[in-house]
Amino acid sequence: MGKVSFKEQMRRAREDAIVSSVNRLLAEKGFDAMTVDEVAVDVGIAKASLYKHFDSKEELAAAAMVRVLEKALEVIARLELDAEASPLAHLKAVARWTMQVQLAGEMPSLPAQNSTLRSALMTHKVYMDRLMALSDKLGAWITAAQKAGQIDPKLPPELVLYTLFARACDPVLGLLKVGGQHSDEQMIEMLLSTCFEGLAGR
Amino acid sequence: MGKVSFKEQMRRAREDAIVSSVNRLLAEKGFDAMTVDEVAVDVGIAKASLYKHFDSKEELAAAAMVRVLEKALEVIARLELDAEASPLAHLKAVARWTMQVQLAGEMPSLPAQNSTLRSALMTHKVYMDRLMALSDKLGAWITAAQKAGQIDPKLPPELVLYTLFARACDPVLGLLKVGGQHSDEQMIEMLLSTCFEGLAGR
DNA sequence: GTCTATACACAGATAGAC
DNA sequence: GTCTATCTGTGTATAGAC
Repeated sequence: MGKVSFKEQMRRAREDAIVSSVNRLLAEKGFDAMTVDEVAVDVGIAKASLYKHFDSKEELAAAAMVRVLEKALEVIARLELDAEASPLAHLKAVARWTMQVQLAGEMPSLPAQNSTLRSALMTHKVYMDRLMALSDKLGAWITAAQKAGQIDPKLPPELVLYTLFARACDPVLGLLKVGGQHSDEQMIEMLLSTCFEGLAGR
Repeated sequence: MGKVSFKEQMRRAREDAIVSSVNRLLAEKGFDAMTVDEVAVDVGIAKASLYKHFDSKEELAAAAMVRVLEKALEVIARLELDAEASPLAHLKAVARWTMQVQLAGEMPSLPAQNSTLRSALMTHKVYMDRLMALSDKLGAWITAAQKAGQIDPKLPPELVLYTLFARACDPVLGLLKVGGQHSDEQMIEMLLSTCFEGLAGR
């Protein structure tokens, strides 16, 4: 705790800039298509310098994923302060936030298919820790919402959790955006509707 | 249409075997992670022989995508014979089929993010033709279902179309499967429910 | 058209000077 | 820690014999 040296502050700022670049490139092209050279150029430092901060490309990606998860946990922490809102309202607010991040081009897509990244993340302590924390928070809201009948009680809670994660990197938003027919807010409201109320509506 | 020579039959069988391997590998690892060497080994021929059939890795992937689209069109053609069923029932049947293909490990994931494959597909005449045909068929059912109030009329038809395409490669199914808690049929029914009736149920 | 062998490019990672 | 220069592996694609 307490103070950090000036050098340490500089190091953190540099690493933050790196993670920001990685985050954006990851959102734009995905892990496989992203190259470490690109990251270096984007950050404005030499590739070798990158490797002084992060041991591998997988570590770079993991750092970006961890940052997104921590931002999500911050969003949740803020929502928890509002004891008035229902669990369902909380879940919708989180989903809305993930879509905003996606529209901003800052949502690194999850490694759905088997890849070197996936196995690297599964053994990444910090990443798994944040992922579990996030799952616990959301899981509590999900079961509460099911008890209140706001979420279909017949659905397994994991299914609801997975669905929310999947909507955070749903390609539908990107497809709608290139169409250019709707405002960001309209698109988000429509996707929230299809996610929670379904295509059939009510 | 006349006979085809024996040689031509052999060529088609060989190409079909290639496309099958590509299709499975594409579903398993995605375009970037799949290597042409793997395909060659899987088919059991030399890599150079592959290139006698297909000019590039992108062409390989396109052939697999085209075949999936054509299978989907066949499914639709069969459904069209049943004039009794509602447009919504037809749409659900197509969605159910895509999920079955996915569970069988035979659904090549769409190139959501910008990649060399995406631009290659956009200029691939046959692929685009089949994609348009499929979109037209589904689009007709979608607007009919909206007119009948079976699909929310407030949703733009493209949104419904994109959502159905996206559910065909939704990672949720894969996540549920590794959980191993449910049968294939149960998982499909649950996903259909969340897709059409939403997480909130009714 | 199938094979073996190879060209070519590029990406991840490192060496070593400053 | 930052840089330039380089190593090394690997993946796409091709040459050329059969």
